[in-house]
Amino acid sequence: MGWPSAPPLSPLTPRAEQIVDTALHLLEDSGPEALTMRTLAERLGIRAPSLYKHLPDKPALEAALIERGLLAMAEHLYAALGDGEPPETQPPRPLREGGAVHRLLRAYRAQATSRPNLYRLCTAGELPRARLTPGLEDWAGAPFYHATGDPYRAQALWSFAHGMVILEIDGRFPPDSALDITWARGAEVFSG
Amino acid sequence: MGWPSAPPLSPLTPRAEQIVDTALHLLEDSGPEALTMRTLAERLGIRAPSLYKHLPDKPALEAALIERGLLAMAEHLYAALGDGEPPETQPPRPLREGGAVHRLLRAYRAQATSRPNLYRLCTAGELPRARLTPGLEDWAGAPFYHATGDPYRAQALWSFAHGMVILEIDGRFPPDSALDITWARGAEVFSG
DNA sequence: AGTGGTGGCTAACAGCGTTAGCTAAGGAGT
DNA sequence: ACTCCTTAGCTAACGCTGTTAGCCACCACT
Repeated sequence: MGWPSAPPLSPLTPRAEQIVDTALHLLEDSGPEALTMRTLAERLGIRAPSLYKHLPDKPALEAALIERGLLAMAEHLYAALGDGEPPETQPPRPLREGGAVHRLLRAYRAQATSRPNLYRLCTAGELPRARLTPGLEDWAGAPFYHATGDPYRAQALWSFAHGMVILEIDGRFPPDSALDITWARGAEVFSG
Repeated sequence: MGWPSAPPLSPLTPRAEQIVDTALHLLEDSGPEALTMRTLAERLGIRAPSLYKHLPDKPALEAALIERGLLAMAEHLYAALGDGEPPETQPPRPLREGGAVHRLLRAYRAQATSRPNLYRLCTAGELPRARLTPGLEDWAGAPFYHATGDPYRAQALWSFAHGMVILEIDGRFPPDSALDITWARGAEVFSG
């Protein structure tokens, strides 16, 4: 019963975990340009080189942040699809699952905009796959498949959702845009 | 007759134009991390500080690149919609203009993937609106409105297209994805 | 009583964007 | 022809970034 559970994240030492946590707050509070080894260390009360006793380099720190971002997003999406809902019991699913698409999109938007800097970090540029927990990426993408029942529609829906979110976060839409309506149009279109 | 013409880009001195041109090639050939004031200067046979005689700073250089990217993309999109086609003669347009959506998406994808680094630069992060030619952004976005006839569908379609392109460029889809099919699904969905 | 690992530290390096200040070349004006 | 100003290059340097080397104090274990 229920959705597949997340693959366990690559384990970190308690101190490393604490560093990643602080980095998470630093990123969300002060933006990506503030996520600097020196200011991160300062917020921890130590000097920058000491960070390298716990993490190999900055990309490793970012990978850890990305893992946490993907995990949080996916958990949010699975919850939105319904907590105890069966994943594979309806084989190809007869489409027309309008409600699921709406709920999925609402959850995606809410989670992304609640931590925009983390979302941007998770999705900007090439994914450091080699540094990520195997299976995490697939597991985090699966809700889109469960909501559409078709891999192509799932990818298309994900693209729409990501495009909307990143353009909204980056302020690329005209300032007076009624984005709620645009989201609703997209949901309708993909529910048909 | 025909589409509205592009607003004229902010004029640059011939030498600045040459620098921007070189930067364009450097970016596309060697990626964004190679677009450095020092290596750009080196490719021009001068030293980095000399660049500041022609451009105020690096964001100004990037803004000039973005202007060129937006211009090229928009011209490509207008061409795909049909060269002499009237823009405003069909008022709200009765939807169901399937062919236009397909052509628009094909052109968008082709242009973006033909210069992926420029596309990324044009769309990553917040747009430096203050540095851009006024009207350019609206003009470049109008083809989506012309293809859908509705501002909300236009924004949704743009989001889908941008999401697809940026995820494709960044290699975020599983490596064996049949993206042609996903694009086609999206086009169908937005043509209905 | 050592002894090794852990987790701090300072000093330093290379590369980044950028500024200050100097200088050689070229054109304009008297 | 001589001066003068602008143009467009230069070197040196600053503050920032990530990162490495090497040193030292502490703490657990034998």
